[in-house]
Amino acid sequence: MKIVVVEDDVYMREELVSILEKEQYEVLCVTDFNQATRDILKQQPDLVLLDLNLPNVSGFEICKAIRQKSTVPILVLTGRDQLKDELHALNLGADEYLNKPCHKERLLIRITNLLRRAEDRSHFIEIQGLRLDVQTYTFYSNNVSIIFPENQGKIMEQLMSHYGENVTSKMLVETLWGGLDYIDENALQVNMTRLRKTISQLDINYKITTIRGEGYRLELIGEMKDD
Amino acid sequence: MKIVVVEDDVYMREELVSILEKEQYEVLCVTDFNQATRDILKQQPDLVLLDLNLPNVSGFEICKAIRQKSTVPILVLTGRDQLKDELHALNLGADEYLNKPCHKERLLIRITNLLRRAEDRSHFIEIQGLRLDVQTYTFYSNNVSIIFPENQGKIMEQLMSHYGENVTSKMLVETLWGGLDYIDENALQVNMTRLRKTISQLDINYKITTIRGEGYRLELIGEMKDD
DNA sequence: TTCAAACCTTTCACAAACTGTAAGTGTTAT
DNA sequence: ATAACACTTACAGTTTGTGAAAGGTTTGAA
Repeated sequence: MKIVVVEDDVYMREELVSILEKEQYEVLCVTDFNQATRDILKQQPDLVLLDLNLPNVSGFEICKAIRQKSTVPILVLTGRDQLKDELHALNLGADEYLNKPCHKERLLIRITNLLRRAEDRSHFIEIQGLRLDVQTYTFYSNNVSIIFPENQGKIMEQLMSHYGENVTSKMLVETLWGGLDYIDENALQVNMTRLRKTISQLDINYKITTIRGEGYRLELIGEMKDD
Repeated sequence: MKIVVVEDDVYMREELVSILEKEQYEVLCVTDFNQATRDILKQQPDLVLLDLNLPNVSGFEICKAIRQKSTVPILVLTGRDQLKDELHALNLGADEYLNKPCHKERLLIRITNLLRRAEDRSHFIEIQGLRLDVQTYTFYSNNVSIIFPENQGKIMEQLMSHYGENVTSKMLVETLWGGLDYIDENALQVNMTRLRKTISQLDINYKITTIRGEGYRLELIGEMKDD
């Protein structure tokens, strides 16, 4: 399991690394706090250990930015013991908030719990309000679950995992029929129609938009495309 | 949302009730601590707020007993600020551990988080290591998910939700074919064979045992029946 | 306005999966 | 041994997902 540590104090950081490595975690530290969010996400960690008091940048901002892009568990470990900081962090998507100094065991059991909880979600790809099991193409939203047929599920998987971007028809054809003999792009259109119909019966806020000559994208209803 | 409060100190209890009711929660208090576990579960609460220091009985025992029977979120709120108590409670299945005195907001946000997290699991019925979505009959175990055909899913639902007890053939026939015209009990046997085959391909620790003349039960492999 | 390219929708027939029936085989308790 | 109960397998009917085909609609440039 890979943990990214974001902490400016060298002494504290080394101690954390030592504690975590003793528990067999793979530990990486981020020290360029200006690009912290990017660097953290690039590592694809299983958990983020985040200090709030960083030079120049706000830990809150990092927390918020990570949560917008990922569902990785965030454990905030900080010297600030103000209640309002704690509430703020939790509201921004932190999963756990601990004050320094913190007993080793207390930290470790929280980490264990967060990781276990995250494992329960490892089947899924999630975007706000939507959740898709990519093994079975079971789809969860609004306390309702349905099963997508394989093709619709594969399309949805692409659209969700590239949320915010365009997904080209070429990419989709490749994903659905791989190296198979040539299949008419009409087949994709048929499946797209079917998927749209399935989605429209679900009470959700997203729709599939066509980008003429390009492909498709998943969008929040009401949202405008911007590239 | 229904919250059960387990707290012996009258003053504290009333304050908790007041805080929670102000947030529109439905609050129930358990005051007979000897039967606490039974009473709590009977209420089918959405969350349990548990003190550890109770007269006669151990809060730890209650925590453990609840967790064995249910996945309801347990928030331990206690005056004991010993690290080992905290670790113990969390290991017994508590989801959150807060020390008294505790700010109102701190408590409320933790409750909110626990409830939100629990809602994610509301599709499912769970027993140790197994999880079944009863809407789609998608089944999760060992980081693998598969979809049960409807009949197999319904049988599994009964077996899991009555884990530890026998499920009669009559009950199963009723569940699968309801008030329909008479259907041969052989149909159930066929589906049972199919379910057993499905399960055996899944690397799990459970098997379906026949209780001759009675019905079926789900058992841990290696476990002996005892009634 | 016109027109062609791009995209969408509906229908059809084939294939795969799920189902109950039936018939035959095991198993258990007396 | 035997009768009641439980299990298994094969089979055919039904349902569901699929791509092909054909025709309709939208888009955007001339």
